[in-house]
Amino acid sequence: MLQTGKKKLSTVRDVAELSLLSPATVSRVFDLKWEGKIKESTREKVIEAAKSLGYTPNAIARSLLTNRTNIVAVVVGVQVGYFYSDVFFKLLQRIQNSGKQVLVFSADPDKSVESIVSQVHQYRIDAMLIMANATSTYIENYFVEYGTPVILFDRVSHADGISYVGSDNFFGARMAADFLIENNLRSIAYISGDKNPSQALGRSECFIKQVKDRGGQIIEQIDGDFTYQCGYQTMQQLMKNKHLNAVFCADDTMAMGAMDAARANGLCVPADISIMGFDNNSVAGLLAYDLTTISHQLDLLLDTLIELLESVMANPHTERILLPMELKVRSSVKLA
Amino acid sequence: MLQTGKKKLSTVRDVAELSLLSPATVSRVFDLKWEGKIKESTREKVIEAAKSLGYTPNAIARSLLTNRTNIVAVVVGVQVGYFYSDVFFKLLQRIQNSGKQVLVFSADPDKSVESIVSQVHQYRIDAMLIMANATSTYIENYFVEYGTPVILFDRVSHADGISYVGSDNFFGARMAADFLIENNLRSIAYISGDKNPSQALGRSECFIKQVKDRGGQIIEQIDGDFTYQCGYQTMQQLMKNKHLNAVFCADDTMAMGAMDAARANGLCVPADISIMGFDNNSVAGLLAYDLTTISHQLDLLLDTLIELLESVMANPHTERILLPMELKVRSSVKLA
DNA sequence: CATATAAATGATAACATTATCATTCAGGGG
DNA sequence: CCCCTGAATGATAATGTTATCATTTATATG
Repeated sequence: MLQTGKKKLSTVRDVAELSLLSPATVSRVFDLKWEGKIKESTREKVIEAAKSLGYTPNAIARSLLTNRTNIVAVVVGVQVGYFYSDVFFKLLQRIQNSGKQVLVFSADPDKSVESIVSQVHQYRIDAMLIMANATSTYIENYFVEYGTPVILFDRVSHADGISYVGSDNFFGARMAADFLIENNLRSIAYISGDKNPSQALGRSECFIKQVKDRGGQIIEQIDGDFTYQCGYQTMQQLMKNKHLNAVFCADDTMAMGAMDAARANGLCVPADISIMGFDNNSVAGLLAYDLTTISHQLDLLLDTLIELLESVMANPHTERILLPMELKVRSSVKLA
Repeated sequence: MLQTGKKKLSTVRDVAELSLLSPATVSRVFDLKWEGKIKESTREKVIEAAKSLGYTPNAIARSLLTNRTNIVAVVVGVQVGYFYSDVFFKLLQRIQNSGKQVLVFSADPDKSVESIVSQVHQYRIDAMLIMANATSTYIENYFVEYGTPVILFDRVSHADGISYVGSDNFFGARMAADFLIENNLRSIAYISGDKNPSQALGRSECFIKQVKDRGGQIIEQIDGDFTYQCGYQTMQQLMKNKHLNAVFCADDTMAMGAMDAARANGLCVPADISIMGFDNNSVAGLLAYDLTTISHQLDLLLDTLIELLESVMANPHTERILLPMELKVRSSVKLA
């Protein structure tokens, strides 16, 4: 709105008047539900009148009556990394292709969760998609109370009414362990991620257990925070240990930092040390890193997410989906 | 909305009834304009009643009457690169901190521009921010007609009513040329970007002219498309030319591709060949690339953009702002 | 051709809020 | 005590659309 310009916005009434039809009929012409149920001749009259008046339906007014805004809220974290950024923009396109709009919210940690909830709720969105790292369960439960579908991306929750789609991190972590061990890399350091996300926790335990089960050794385990700097600095410490064969990082970005630190200290990857990441973000695939990693099946993930979104919006229910991950072998791990 | 859950959404009426006040008063309590003009005792009554009913104002209904949605539309391109992705998420936070919401639209090229305009317009947004690469002037002019402020990010338009904020690409391009020449790199190849964006065109000409003016030589000029693959492949061709000192790319992503191609063919950067980028995206700064580049003053750019947004929303007018860029010296160019 | 049935259109009210104007109320000066 | 002023609150209408029900028009049936 903020309509200070020349043209006055016209309404159904104006179109009705010009086309000598009723507002109701005009409204129906712009309503998908009535597709085909309107005489072609009247349809044309309306369309023509609308065109000449520059009429566009007012979604705001429509929402007030239908109780549907056609808006999906997407909540992202403060620090959106390479992987999530990719996901976000791809998702955006798909959601839009399914005829819905996306209202984005940043889960700024210095804003209270309540204030975000309240902001989101004011717009009476139709569904909520959470891809933020640090989300309290408060935000989720709030929406469940009102029956607004909530879907988590790449994190799990067993709360009633919360659906999620994500990759099977446990499976992925085990796959990483297996791959290292099978290539005779038995002295391993592990840089974990932030402990907040509901998934990452198990990721660590799974990896460590699997390494031990298969006769490997976790020489060191460091708590990281999913940043490049963290990977870099941690690696500088780790390199003092001469027995180290491989470093597994809880995400690619830390792995990139680790790799750069190793190289900066004259080590050769993978000849001197193997480095493995997690996610398969868009940078990991570039030749300068060429990182061996555990990859999400991104397209499948997105397809599934969109399908779930449609389905919970049409008929509220909860669904919990974990998809398998894939080993992406590149050159950062020395093969046996 | 999509309100299928337990709680019934309560309205001003419900709150009014419970607090024994009128709907008008309740409304005013939630309206910033009336701050302080309400007796503290009544304010408390309303707040308490609202809390106990779980009332949240309905922004939809409010917008219908006030003609303000408090929503800013942000249009992004189909392929959002590293730089724009950064910009987007940082912008998102700032817009939100100023109390507005962000509705995102993807300028999908297989959708007609009209269809995007129509979608955006249905929501009667308060302002529009365009950061898409391929935008016809249609979309801009449409909004100008209705008086909805339009701001372009990092592209220019001299159409009336269109404001913009961006970096001075001409200045940046000249700076790049100067830097190369001053370091005795006189045989230069140039990989340009997509010709669509209103800025990039002049960027090329400026760079080429400056190189020539200062006694350098453009050995080859190739039309690129801002992708890593393009940079990579183009570089493979360019390397056949043994006289080449340096390659300047119209953005960092192509430069990264070029660098990887050079290294893949055994060349050493910068000893054998210098490579320079444009933008200073977040990947360019990572050690594996450590790309010398022409950098936007990102924070200043964003601050300016937000300020402009506020100002055109408060009082519609057009402003055109170009900020200087900065040379970011890293290790991908051989110093004299 | 009358009547039943279906298809298309119209009239009215409702959605949740706020702009506008009207009213009430308290307190102060005469 | 009256009148005035200004602050606080209330009543009513309006925003642009669609749900609902009513009506008209067209189509088919006997």
